[in-house]
Amino acid sequence: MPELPEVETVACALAPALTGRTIFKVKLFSPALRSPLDPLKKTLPGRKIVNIRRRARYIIAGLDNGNALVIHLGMTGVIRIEKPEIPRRKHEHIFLYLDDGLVFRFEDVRRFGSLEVHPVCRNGLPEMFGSFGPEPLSAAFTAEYLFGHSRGVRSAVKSFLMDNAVVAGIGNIYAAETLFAAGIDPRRETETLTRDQCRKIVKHARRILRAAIRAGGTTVSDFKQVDGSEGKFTVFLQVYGKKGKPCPVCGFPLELARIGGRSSVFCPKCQK
DNA sequence: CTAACTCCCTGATAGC
DNA sequence: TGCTATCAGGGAGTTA
Repeated sequence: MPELPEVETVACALAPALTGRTIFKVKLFSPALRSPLDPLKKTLPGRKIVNIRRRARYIIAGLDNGNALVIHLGMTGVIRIEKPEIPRRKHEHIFLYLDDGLVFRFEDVRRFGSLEVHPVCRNGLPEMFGSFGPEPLSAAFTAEYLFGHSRGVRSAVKSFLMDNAVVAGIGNIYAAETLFAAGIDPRRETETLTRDQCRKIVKHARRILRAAIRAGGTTVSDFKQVDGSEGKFTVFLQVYGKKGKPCPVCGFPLELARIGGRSSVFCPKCQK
């Protein structure tokens, strides 16, 4: 499933393929994903894509009229830039025809993805991103920031790290991996974190996210890069999806807990 | 205000 | 073999 490194990988691949392109036709094969697709038939034709950015797990294609196409890959979203002659795959929901003869094609088996057009603010981003916390790889994501926001929060630290309003774009995989590396139990009450533990979380989150971006993301079942290849970070995962396997540090069997409705694998010996 | 829950969707897998 | 139940999960929405 795509998280920050996967979305970053896709956005970087899309930038050269889409920047400067004009969308001249929109073809729908489904009425809606998470939200209706029909409005795109009115808002996209004739628009030129001026830039491609990423914020949290969203891809933002800036348009030449002060709007932006905001794309979320959901759980199973795959974007391809291909020739129109290639037959439509079963779960391809929308084609955007480009002025260079290629087609932006969006496939999404579970339909948790979304494509919406929104006006942008002065910072070039739609208003919805105003409530988001800092990017984890930005200078604003510091131990002091995390510690400050953790005071008075009684929910589990894993849910805290996965909250876009706290820090943008960390999902289930990287929250689990970060907390394992930091030696912190994912069920731990957020307000009990020390400054030093916040420092460890920030350090390891940044290290792991950077490594995952270098590897082209993590492929767990569905994720594909724009060129169709799989992410190579999968082999570096320490705990995600490894319930019952020995802890890579101490050998004790990894355990599974459900936190905020999400499965969370951790080592009960190494994470306190 | 926070926190906990529910729902959306389909395919893979387990169990009978 | 074929059925049903369960699980995966981001984010929006609802409830307490």
